[in-house]
Amino acid sequence: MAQRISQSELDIMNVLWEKSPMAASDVVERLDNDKDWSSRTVKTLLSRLVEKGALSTEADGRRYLYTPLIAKETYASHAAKSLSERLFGGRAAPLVAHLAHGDGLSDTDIQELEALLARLKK
Amino acid sequence: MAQRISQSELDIMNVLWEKSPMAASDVVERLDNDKDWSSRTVKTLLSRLVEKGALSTEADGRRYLYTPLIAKETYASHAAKSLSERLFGGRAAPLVAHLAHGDGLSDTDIQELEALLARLKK
DNA sequence: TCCTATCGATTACAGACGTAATTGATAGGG
DNA sequence: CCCTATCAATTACGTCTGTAATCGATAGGA
Repeated sequence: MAQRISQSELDIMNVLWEKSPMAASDVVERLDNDKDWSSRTVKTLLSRLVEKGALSTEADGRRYLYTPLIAKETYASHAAKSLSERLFGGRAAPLVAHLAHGDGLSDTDIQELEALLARLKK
Repeated sequence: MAQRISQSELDIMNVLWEKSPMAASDVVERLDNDKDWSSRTVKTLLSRLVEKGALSTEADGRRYLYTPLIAKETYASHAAKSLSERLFGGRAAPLVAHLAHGDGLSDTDIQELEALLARLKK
């Protein structure tokens, strides 16, 4: 059941969360600007994610197309919750406070958060 | 400059963030309820944290007393920001939304957040 | 004074992670 | 029809992490 996804693996997941299914070569190309990885490295990370059950494969000729099996939302919820648990006993407010520190929150963010809170109160 | 702190190491930091300085044996004792670690393991983690520059030591007879060199606030800010960057391009609102999902936010949290936002708006 | 419990230091070791290279199969161009 | 570029599979290898055990020094009790 979806073992831990490492930092580098997460970069791969982000590409596929944006658009999927994708072939390995497309993922490589997509990352070319941001990451200085050889295509071998990307392939390795893809394989590991498949092993971990985070991606599914579908044959397309002699290559594979990759699709996330874990939704970004699911992953984000776990990650956010786990962080707030390990640091603040599960309370969210301190975490947000720390995001705010260091200009983590733009005016837009603040407005979005207010809207979110308003919705949650109902 | 404060390298990366691992999950287990963070458990140690949390103990010392709560109270410091502390001797290794006190940390062991403090963790005894939560963690099933041998005292060796705790000692190893303490040493690694010292190597990493996350803890300082002060001799006390033939043992050491450990004190965090990194404030919990600093660490939390980095961790929260890094998570939101890796997942949402640095925007905080989606992260909070995901905390909310799955009962991550209590009523108290919501109130605290509202207060926080009110302060930020000024 | 001697033994033992304990301290820090050193060493261990398997699995995860970052970052690939090598190998064997094969599709597509010439 | 053969060569080359490309694919997936396998292997590599150093570092980090989790989880300790061993070693040498020593303080404190018998």
